[in-house]
Amino acid sequence: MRICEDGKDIIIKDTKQFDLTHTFDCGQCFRWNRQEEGYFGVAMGKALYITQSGSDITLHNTTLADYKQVWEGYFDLGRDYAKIQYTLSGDPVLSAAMLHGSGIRILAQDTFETLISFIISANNNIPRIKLIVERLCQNFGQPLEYGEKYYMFPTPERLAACSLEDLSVVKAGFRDKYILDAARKVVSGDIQLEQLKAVSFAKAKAELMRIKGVGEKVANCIVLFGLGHYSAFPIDVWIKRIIDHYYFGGEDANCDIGEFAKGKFGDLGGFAQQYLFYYARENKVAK
DNA sequence: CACCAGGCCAGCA
DNA sequence: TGCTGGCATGGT
Repeated sequence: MRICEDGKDIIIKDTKQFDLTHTFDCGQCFRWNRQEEGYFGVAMGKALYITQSGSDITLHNTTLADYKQVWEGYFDLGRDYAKIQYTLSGDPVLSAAMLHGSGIRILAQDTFETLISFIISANNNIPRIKLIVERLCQNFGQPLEYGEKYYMFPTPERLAACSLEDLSVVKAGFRDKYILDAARKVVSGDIQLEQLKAVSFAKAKAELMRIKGVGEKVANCIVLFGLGHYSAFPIDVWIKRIIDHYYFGGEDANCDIGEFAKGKFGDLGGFAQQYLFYYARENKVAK
């Protein structure tokens, strides 16, 4: 892998295990959308159009400084995914899932955005989660000029200043009060998000679960996608289905699936979970 | 008209 | 501690 500057573009040549489609469509993020030949998104306060041609990835209209400061970390380019895949390939189910989702990278997303996005995800479907997140940004996020006008994800301060009535425009349903509780706990310092990167996986999860609307599953998503705790293994309906289907002959696993995953995947649980989730959804594993 | 969607909370044994 | 109904909204 090597970095080249080409006018206003940054080209990452000869990337390994990096596929934009699988990375953006595996369900971990909500603000990247297919546009023309590539994907357009707003993340970490910046807009980006990104394309892929074979193993070359082009970040359009950006700078080397932004690449180093933002995108290299965001796309997890310092990690050896070949090594992860090799370790997980001892499991035949994971082997199939990794073949299908080759090139998935776990994005290092903004913690607050991840917190609010996965609160919205509860008992919801992905297209509508994306709509609600966009409405949050358009109504309360700072505008960003990139050809047209786009919007950053709102700050904790801006959301904490909202009333339930203010928030009603995003149509988050019963989750609106949870969004406010989260924003207010962050602004007051009751929950210190940045510090949760340095504490243990269990401690970070326990802290997040003090927020209304953050239960076991949502907390696991936040620590995995927004805090870099890669041993987290979020269990949702799709993971439950695929574990039952492939490891328990289609019967109810009838055990703690979290413990089961911990024993099987160890501290690579988060990576395993993303491959399995994507595999289950794309193959529409039956209930 | 039901039922479902990356679940969670409150109330109850 | 473990279970269940209800929950806002929009799509099928």
